[in-house]
Amino acid sequence: MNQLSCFVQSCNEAEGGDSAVSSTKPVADATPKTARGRRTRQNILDAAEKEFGERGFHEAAINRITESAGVAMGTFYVHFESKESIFRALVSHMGQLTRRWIAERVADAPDRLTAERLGLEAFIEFVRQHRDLYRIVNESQFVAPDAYHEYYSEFAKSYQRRLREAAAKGEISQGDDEQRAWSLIGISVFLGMRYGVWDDSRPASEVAKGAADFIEFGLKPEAR
Amino acid sequence: MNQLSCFVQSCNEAEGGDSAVSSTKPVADATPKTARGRRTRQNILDAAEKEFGERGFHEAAINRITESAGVAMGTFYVHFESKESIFRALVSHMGQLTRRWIAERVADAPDRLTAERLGLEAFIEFVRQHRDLYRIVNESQFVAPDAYHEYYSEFAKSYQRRLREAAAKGEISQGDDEQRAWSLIGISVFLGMRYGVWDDSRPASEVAKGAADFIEFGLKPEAR
DNA sequence: ACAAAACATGATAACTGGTTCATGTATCAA
DNA sequence: TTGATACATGAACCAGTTATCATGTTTTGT
Repeated sequence: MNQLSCFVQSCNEAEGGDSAVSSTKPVADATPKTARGRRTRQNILDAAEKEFGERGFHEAAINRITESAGVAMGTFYVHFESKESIFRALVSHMGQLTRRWIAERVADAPDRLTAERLGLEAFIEFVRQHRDLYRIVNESQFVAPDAYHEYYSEFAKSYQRRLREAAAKGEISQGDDEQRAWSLIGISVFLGMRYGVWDDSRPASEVAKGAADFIEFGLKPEAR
Repeated sequence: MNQLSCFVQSCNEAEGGDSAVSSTKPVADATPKTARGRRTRQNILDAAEKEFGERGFHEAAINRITESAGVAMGTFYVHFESKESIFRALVSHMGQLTRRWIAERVADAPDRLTAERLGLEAFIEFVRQHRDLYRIVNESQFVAPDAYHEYYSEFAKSYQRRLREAAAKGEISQGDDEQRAWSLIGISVFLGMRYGVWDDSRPASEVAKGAADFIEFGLKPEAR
């Protein structure tokens, strides 16, 4: 049920900025050294995902997380510096998970336009499978604005690059790729919300098909 | 500086659903009966807008709101039922303010495609002028999900209608107007965030122009 | 086997901030 | 003027939190 396996390697960058300060104090937020530690850390992470996803950052309670993880309060702070810190770890992990999932599903698309459709379909499916995590990312806008900013900037950057390449190959028109990247992200996010989170009755492929048509031809009449 | 004049008439719908229960207790959240009351209420509202906008819902403090409004803590609860209640009032007001602003700027567009461009330009300008209020709407997703849902559903509904009319007139192509409406909203919101909130160095008209091109022609090469 | 390091505990300190309420004061209708 | 209603006050209440720390237990390397 929980998709947070293979988390361990991805959590150090959270506090990465000023980590040159290697204090002699216990370094929370770092990968544990023993198997027991890793197990515990993972349990806390899983519990946190559930708690944050269900209640949101502010309503979420550390004591509920630790209880649900089957450890004592203090243990939380052995592994994480603070409530915000574990939240950031979750957000950062989400970015990777999402990108990886979409990348896989898009890998063998013959061209950019097909990739757009498959990518959107994959995204909607992903959202449906991870409503909680989707919420976490959205809420990071207020809890950890820089994490949120980075999350989408990362997306936009690679998006932009692929658009540029596709334009060079003539697969798509020329245009302002930065703007187009953000537009496409906006489309995904809102369709993901509308047809992924709020109402999952329409097949993802159908939504993706309709959107792909809009993305390809725009609103111009008689364009095809 | 503050755009919350003409607020009074719009705040009753917040608790409107089950208001048949006309208790004998002081009805907070209703329009005050005397001039003094209206003045005070407005002061609180203005202060709340600033406070919520700057700090976000959870960091915002009632005592700072009342202090900034020049009234005592208790006075807040004479006029509003709770912290969440005033927040909802603000969100609902934002919807009207935004729609009105855009509607004005789009009123005399000759066709739908032009309206799209002008509307986006107006929206970006609006966001730049009202960063605080924009933030309030976004955060409502977590504080008052139903208010958020209604906010965008309202937008989508009227958007959809206009697309349908435009398609009937042949100004734009046929398509799934619900999906297209949500896509267009997504574009606006993300461009608004990227070029309105995060970076306002590019002229709104330029952003709108680029986006309008994408909206009109899509990514298809050689379409024009 | 033994010390050192890593990990775990959980009661509680220390605090925050929304909401209440008993008690006023202003306003208005008659 | 007077009674009733509307509005205002702000100290105190209170529930709920995060984070700490002194003390244990497990694991690891030698």
